[in-house]
Amino acid sequence: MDENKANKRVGIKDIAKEANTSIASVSLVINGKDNGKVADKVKKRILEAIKKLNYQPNLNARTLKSGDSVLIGLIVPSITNHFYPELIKGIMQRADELGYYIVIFDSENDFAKEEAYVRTLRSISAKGIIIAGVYDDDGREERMFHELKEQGVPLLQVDRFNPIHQLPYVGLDNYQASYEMTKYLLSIGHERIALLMPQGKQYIIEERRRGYEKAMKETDHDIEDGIFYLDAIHFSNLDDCVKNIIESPKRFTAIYDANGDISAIEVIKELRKNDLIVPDDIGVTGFDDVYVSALIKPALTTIRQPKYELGKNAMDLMKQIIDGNNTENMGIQLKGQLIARGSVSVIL
Amino acid sequence: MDENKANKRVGIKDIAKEANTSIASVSLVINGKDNGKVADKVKKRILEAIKKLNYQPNLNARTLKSGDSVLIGLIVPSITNHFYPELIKGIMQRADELGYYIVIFDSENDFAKEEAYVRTLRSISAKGIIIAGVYDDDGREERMFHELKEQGVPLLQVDRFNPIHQLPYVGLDNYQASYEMTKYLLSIGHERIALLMPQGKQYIIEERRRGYEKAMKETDHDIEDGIFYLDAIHFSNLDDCVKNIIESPKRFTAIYDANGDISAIEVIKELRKNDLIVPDDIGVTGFDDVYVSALIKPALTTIRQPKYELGKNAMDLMKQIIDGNNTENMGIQLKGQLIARGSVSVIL
DNA sequence: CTGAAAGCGCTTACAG
DNA sequence: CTGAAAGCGCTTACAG
Repeated sequence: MDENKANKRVGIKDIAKEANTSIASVSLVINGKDNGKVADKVKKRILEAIKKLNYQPNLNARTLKSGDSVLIGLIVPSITNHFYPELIKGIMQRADELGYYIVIFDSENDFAKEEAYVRTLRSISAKGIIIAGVYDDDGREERMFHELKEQGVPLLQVDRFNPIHQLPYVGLDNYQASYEMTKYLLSIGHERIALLMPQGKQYIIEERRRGYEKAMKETDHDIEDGIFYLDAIHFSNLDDCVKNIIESPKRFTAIYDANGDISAIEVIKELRKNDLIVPDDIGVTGFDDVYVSALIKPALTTIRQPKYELGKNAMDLMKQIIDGNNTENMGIQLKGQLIARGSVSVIL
Repeated sequence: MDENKANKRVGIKDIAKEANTSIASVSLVINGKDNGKVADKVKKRILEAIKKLNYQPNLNARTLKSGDSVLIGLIVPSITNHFYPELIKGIMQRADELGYYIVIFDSENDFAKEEAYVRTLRSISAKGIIIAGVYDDDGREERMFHELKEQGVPLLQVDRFNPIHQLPYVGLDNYQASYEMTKYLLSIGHERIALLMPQGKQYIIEERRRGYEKAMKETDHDIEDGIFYLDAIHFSNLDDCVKNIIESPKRFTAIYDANGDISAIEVIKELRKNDLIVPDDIGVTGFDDVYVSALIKPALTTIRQPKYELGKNAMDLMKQIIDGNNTENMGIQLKGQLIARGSVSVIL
């Protein structure tokens, strides 16, 4: 079976022969590096030959020789997380415009996989790596990031960033968004607000906690025993969290799930199992604003993340890094938007 | 700025020097092609050197020389379509196990883009291409597919297939699934069922129509004027479609939206705008079973597509094609599963 | 302005 | 069993 063997592809050599010139001139023309270096007549012949023979450059050869690749690596923790496809689309579309293409990986929130994929990306000489990191407490990820930086690999954190890494990033202003959500809940009369957080020590999650605390404290509200920690990946302790919240002597009137909308929807389901009605008995708000959030009953009050914009900005910044512009300590934080819907009611 | 310049990477040459042997032996060991050709002692030294110097093979060089790439191209019509992320995950996970990685593209249902991406994939010598094609009426896509086949590029259709292309594919048994959906509706008392279809001439959609017609005809039900065509991408004429259905003298009791669940949800919204209650006044069923389908009220009755399995099977078949096994006319059709929920009620 | 030549890091016959 | 050498398709100084 040699059916899979590609017909001999036309190369720069064939173009040179067809156009009756040297391969050097052909290369120059292809790469637009002929500023008067190639005679117009010759250039025209080359262009015609390229069209005639339907020439496609061999990018492996180009990358091997010049070190320049058109491939950008993208590692996300879970492509089926409703948050990512739109962000990925933003990255892809901008990448396409800039002449780059995306090699995509799903780390499944597993650092070992993330690390292996980074290695793969180095093997294919990817021009840069964009990472939405795993939950990581023990500093291995940070060490890997810095190793990459030292090796001169353009690296960018997206969504899951931490400024402490001293690496460029694109993400949300989680502090501000969370502050606004909490202020909103307070403004419609909720005084005892439970904050549900993913377990682990992600910076962006800590920022959400800080925003909540700021809003609560500056209005003299008690936050003691108000924070609950959820297994954000498998929701394995979600029933316990909900139980602890509804049985708390604090008598919470609202749950702000900083873990995201899908998580908030699961919380609503669990509340129903406990015969509690949302929003009448207790309010629930989320984070992200995914497609389903507006469709469920009651529709979910949440923070909208500009997912597509996040992706677009990420690729733009990656381009800056690749071009060697000074991106030292450069971080972009986009604003979230409060979307008030029906999952939390107004208390007099 | 030469910060982006990678430190000189360690190559096969460095390993040879470190292990005090030739680069040929190193290459043999790396590729597992040393069957007693390399002395155990030497092999051990090579392995140690690889570990010590943290060697990563340059896959561009390997691909250039041997023609073997680890990259598989994947082109989907819309990554934000709720159907695809899980399918992509299936492909990615299986690819990873097989030592391949995915370069992903979103054609945005635009054939010109699809074609450009195929060209890019050829440029990077991708080992194979998996495509969920665009809606395409004029045969350009089919022509491109055959050109690729002639050129010996491993090619596979996923989800959006058409057996007429004589190309391997992995998709759903749409005929059977649609037949079952229609039979189900008939079995619970619906006699006048409107079929909502995407415009265009996709094979898989035609199959859904065939399944519907078979079920209707074999139970002597009228299908005249029962089919409505929707702009499946932008839903631009969805209001008209719904209007035509509810104002039809046929007095339909159910709408089977073969365009998918997201479309069916939009139909439900539109019915509500017309003060019609689902399922009491009219039933609605969908296709795909995405995450949101179970969450809305009423929960959507639909056909579950095994998305992850579709992806996994696709990558498995791609591997067969790459390996040069006989895949002539090989198509895999997985079964859909009827999921009865509350969006259509039982009629006596 | 053009052409011959080196070399990117590999793989793979081939000679010893 | 090992090593020297050609060559994959490019890019890029460099000589003319």
